[in-house]
Amino acid sequence: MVEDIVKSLGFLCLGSRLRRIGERLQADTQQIMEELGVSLQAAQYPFLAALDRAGPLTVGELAQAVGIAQPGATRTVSQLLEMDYVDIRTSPEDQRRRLVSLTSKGQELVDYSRQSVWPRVEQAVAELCDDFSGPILQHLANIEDGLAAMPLAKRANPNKERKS
Amino acid sequence: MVEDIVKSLGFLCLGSRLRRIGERLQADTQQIMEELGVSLQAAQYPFLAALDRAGPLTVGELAQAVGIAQPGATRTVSQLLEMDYVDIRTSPEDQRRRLVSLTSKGQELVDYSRQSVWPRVEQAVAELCDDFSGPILQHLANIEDGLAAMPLAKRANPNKERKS
DNA sequence: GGTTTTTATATAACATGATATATAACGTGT
DNA sequence: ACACGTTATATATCATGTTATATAAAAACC
Repeated sequence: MVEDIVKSLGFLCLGSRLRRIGERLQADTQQIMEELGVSLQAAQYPFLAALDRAGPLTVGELAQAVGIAQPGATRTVSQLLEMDYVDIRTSPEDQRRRLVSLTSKGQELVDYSRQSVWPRVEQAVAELCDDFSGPILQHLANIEDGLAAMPLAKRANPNKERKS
Repeated sequence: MVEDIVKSLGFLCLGSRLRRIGERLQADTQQIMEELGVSLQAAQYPFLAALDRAGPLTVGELAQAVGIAQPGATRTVSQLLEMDYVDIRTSPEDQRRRLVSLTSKGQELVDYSRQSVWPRVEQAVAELCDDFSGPILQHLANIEDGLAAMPLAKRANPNKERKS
């Protein structure tokens, strides 16, 4: 058996590690979804949830809402459009904006998911995390807030005041 | 300003969230590396570290060591070979195995990195994480151990004993 | 009011993970 | 010893993120 170097290196490889854990969680979530008959990628769920919660949103607002870059949102929206879960119309006041909203099929999927899928996933993840004491979500929030306040590159820089 | 739905959904979107945090960390690490003149992708570092620590390794052992699937290891090894950081030779006892080892250029990069790059990255990440009390690494270890012991799909399943 | 800058979205190319499958070498069982 | 199963690696394709850049609409500025 070979040593897990990413684990051994600890903080040095935290990025790789979070990423691989996240991929694992998404893949497992995907499996739960398939077992419950939802034909959707796990990464597309947050888009539907955001639309359900916040009404019609533009592509850019969706990108913000799910926390990814705009081109990723454009792509996912196209896929959801293709699958007929969302509807797109150009904003009348500003023809650059494209307003994305749930179709009735999309709303049905959300309703079903909220009832049958999400509680199960949430419970499973919570069970996975809750065994141990400290609140991991607080940790992650702190990490994200910390990154927003000062990127690693700045933290790594000896003279922290002025940077490129 | 739009609500961060992934953050709001908490455990439900933990996968997406870890992934995006990991990507952010990797990107920031990449920037630190560039500032220090290292022409390497952040994700390739664990491979060099593993080789440095555990001597020549096969492709499969490397995949295990860095915690990814074998095709990913094959690709990264090819890239490192291209950049002349590693050397590959077929194992004499078993011609299926390909033994990967650091070249002198690779070893130099590791030595330089251990001295100048890794401590900085590690310190930056540790500073990012250490402000708050609980040990996040323990959390992540628990998450990974927990996933290994029982995948989410099983945890989500009402009758947990027997599953597909 | 026409030119320039900004903003919103789309597209292209890449990074890095995954799975599924092909191929070739090894080992085994009759 | 040969057929067959196993194992190690490679290849193909996909998922999902990124950055850089193109395009078109809106806003701002003489």
